[in-house]
Amino acid sequence: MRVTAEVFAEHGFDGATISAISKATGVPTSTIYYNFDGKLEILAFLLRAWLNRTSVVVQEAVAGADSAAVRLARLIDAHMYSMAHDPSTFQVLFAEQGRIGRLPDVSDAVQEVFHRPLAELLVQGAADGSLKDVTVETATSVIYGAVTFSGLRRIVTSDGAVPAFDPGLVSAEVGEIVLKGIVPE
Amino acid sequence: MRVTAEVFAEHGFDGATISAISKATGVPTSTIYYNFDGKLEILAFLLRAWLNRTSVVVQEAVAGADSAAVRLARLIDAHMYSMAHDPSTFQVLFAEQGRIGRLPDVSDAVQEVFHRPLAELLVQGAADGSLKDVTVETATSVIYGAVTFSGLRRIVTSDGAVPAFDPGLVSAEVGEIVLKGIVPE
Amino acid sequence: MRVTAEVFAEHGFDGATISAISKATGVPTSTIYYNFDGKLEILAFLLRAWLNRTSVVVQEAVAGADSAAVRLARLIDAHMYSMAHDPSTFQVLFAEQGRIGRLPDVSDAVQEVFHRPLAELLVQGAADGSLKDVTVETATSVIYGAVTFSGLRRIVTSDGAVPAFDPGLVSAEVGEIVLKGIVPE
Amino acid sequence: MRVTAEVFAEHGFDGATISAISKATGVPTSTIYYNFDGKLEILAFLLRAWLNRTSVVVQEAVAGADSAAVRLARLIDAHMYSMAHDPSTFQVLFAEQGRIGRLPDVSDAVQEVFHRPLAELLVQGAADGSLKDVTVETATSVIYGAVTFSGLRRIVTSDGAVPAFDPGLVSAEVGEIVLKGIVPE
DNA sequence: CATGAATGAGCTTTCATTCAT
DNA sequence: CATGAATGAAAGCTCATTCAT
Repeated sequence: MRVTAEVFAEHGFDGATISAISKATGVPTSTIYYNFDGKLEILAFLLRAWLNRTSVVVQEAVAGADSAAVRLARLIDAHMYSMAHDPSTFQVLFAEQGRIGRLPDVSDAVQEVFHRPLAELLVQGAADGSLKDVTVETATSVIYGAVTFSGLRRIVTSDGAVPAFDPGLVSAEVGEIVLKGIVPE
Repeated sequence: MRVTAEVFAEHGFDGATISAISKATGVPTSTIYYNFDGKLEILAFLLRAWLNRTSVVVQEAVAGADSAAVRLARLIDAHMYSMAHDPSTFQVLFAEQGRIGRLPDVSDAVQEVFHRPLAELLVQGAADGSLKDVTVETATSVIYGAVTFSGLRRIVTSDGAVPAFDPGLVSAEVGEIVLKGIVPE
Repeated sequence: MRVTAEVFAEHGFDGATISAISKATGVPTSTIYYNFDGKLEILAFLLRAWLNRTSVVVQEAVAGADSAAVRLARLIDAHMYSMAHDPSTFQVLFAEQGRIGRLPDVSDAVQEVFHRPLAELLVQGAADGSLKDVTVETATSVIYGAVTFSGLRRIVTSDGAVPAFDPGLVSAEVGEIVLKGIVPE
Repeated sequence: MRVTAEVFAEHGFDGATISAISKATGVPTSTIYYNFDGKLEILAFLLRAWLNRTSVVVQEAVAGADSAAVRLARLIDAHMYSMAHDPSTFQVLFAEQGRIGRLPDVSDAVQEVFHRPLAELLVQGAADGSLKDVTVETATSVIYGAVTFSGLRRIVTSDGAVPAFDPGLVSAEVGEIVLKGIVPE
């Protein structure tokens, strides 16, 4: 149901009418309602699936015996990769943050997938000396924001085009800045 | 018309009905339509006003003879201050990026207010040696994303509470990370 | 809004679609919704108006210094007259008893208009000797049922025909039976 | 299929969805449609069965060599007993009179079971002198209305409660009033 | 200049009914 | 013989917008 994600991404949750989804997918609205308990559940289903897939990738990235700094770079790469892989769904996840607050399980999954691994890495980095001892909350926002935004801009810009963008390249640049800053030593 | 911004921020553009705005402001819907050419124009008016105000603050921040790095720190502070000062409008600006694309003047103003000053500073920093010679597009996204997200999270978290958050404190932390990174030298 | 009552009477509450009412009255559905807070409120409005009108007639009938038996005959006549005068609304009142239970003010008005005057008359009749000392609850049901049914059958039978039926004639016959029974003395 | 009658009684014909019946009975909707030719046929089946059962009871009541007055008292008792015995189905029969008009066989059966025996008894009573020579049509309505209403009120009031009400007691009271009136001799 | 009243268009959702298996 | 899956049709309701006053 990738095209459903696209409809949501293009029009937003409210703007995405069921009949638009119906037209885009070829599935009658009544069949949609036969399978989902309302519009919100369609959104929830989409996001849950994406979060499950992403969770796996992220967990692989942060695992291992490497220093926290190295694993942080891998995490950034995993984020970027997930965004690039299914841009529409990520856009929706991002745009509908308000509504997601009212879907406890999705909300929890977002914490689990994005914020907790980042926070843990920051704590571990302070312990193993590979990262500075920064305010975790701020640093989490900074990194998540930096990655998300860099990716999002590429996604929106490359509006449906096939190659979209190379997540590896972008994440390398983002990682470089986040880890080492932009002031020369 | 701050309460209008709040209605838009709370419900999103589609979710914010004219009659909700009417109820919140006490102005009858027909009077709203007497003053604005449709719902989209209300949004545009709101954003234009905010962007005008913000434009001034930003221009002051990037002016002066200091090094690009110093002025970048000031720019970050100015962004954060603007967000904190009128959180609802910023939320709307942020959430309705898609729709704003179809309002050329607002879209241009966003470029002018946020992205151009940032990009210029990066170029100047590479020239005066106070900043590394990074890919401008990526760095712009990274910085804008880092600042925006850090602020946004505080705004959403402090949901209407009086003190909201101290923009100076947060922007200092964000600036530190963005400029110097989180890996110890 | 007599034609609205007719639509309700003919199709029942559920069967009477808003668009049928719209078509029958020439008022667009959105205008109906501008004036009423939903389908149930339309019904409630109709019934309230009818009950108000009927209340006056009934109160006149039971007033006066005559014996309870005489006033009971007048009450029966008043009931019958009210039914004949606006048959559609009475049919609706009758058919939608279940739903009316959930409209407390209408429900109370029905008690007030129909059942209380009857019960009072029965008690007074036992006191002044003009009526037997029967179980009030049963007698109330019997009389109300007898009158209602006799009228309703005529209404339904004379389905829209102009003369409908002569309420005075029918109520006289009904009164005769209820008061004196059908067994010869 | 008593629970089906309950669903119809509780929600009315339109309000009773097939899926509600399905849920209440445990029979899948498609199986219901395999056995019945549509929703109306389910109703018809229910009512036919009830009318068949009631027909027997009524015929026993009016048979015999007793005077018409005595047999009328027995008929009233039989009506009341039938109502009390399967209150839900009677409620449906009563509430859906309009729709039943469009089911000729059910409509005829109602005439046969309720109105014809009553009318015959009234004629016979006039002949054997045990009943007054009243207008048959009115008297039929009065008696049917009195019995039905007295029973219905108890049914609705005793909303699912186990003992419901004692039909013999109520029918005795109703019979007393109908036969001898409420004015003392 | 301001607004109460009105409405066309369209949305989410439900439901009786069908049909391949 | 029975049913899970599917759907066409339509219902109640909302909302941006207009306009006579």
